[in-house]
Amino acid sequence: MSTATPTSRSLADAFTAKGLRLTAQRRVLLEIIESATSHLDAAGLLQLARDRDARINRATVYRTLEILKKLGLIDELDLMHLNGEKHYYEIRTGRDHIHLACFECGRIEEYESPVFDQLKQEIAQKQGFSIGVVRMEVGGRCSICVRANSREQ
Amino acid sequence: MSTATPTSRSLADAFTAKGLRLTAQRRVLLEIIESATSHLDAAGLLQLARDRDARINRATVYRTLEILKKLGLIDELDLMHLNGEKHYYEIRTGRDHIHLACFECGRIEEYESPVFDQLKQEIAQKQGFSIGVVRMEVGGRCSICVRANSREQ
DNA sequence: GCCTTAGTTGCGACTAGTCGCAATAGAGGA
DNA sequence: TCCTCTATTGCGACTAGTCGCAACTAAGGC
Repeated sequence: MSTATPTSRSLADAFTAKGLRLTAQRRVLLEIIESATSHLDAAGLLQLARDRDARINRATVYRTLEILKKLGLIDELDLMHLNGEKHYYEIRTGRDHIHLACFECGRIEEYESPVFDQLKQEIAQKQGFSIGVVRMEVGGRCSICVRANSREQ
Repeated sequence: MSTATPTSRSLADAFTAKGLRLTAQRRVLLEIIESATSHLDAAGLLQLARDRDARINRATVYRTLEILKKLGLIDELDLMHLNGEKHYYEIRTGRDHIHLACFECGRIEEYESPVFDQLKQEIAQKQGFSIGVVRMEVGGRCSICVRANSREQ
């Protein structure tokens, strides 16, 4: 959920463009991240990587994620700690979005809005803050659970 | 950084009002949290609590913070992991605010805005989401560091 | 195709936070 | 004031994430 849009076609391209080495481990990790359809956590990423190739260490997964964060190619999410302390990751594609986490059913919704864009612009202008990353998460009850509850009594 | 404003005068009052026991450990922790002037982390809170009273365990600190979060009396912050993975806590006072974390100097700024309030309202209305907690954090460079850098070359 | 070398990896030990369980101690009633 | 009962605590073991260091290997030069 952050500000610039990546310019390179693939994550691997971005790595080599920055003079970073494309090791076997990184190649696997980057492919998995690129093809992921849902929010990945580090443990899941490690598992998928090991399924595909063998020798890869937990620390390498974390270090690779760290680099991708710093390059602004992925965003790190807490998802309001719905499933404990762990973090989730998603590729930074187009526009920043807000994550809405339902404490009742666990659903995660993504939300984008011109007002959100306006808010970021305001922070940059009024506060003189040069924005690198934005993370906005909301916890509560999704529309489905709200409706279900009001029907209940 | 969240939505409802607490109604009770002190955290201890809120505990008893909810039928929660006021143990010696909780009394100490709540007092420290109430009188804190800066963002506290769990380890700092534990240390301060042990300085004041003796027997208090790490787990109790985390459990007490958990309760306060659930009651909406404190907010949990990451501060963009400026100092590693740990969390910070602040009493929920008036209006929700955004935390701006400078990656260069480590300064934390707090920012509030009608646009932020409007955004939350929009999420509730358009998405039908019942908001419990909102966390918005921005990482980048503060105005001071931006100015310093532009002057540099 | 081989050498060199600096970036990267795995390992193991560490910090932050969570959880189950038995022991303890608030708080309300007698 | 004492008793009871259940919420709460401490403990120890666990998960998630980080870090220093020695071993390894990608990538560029010959």
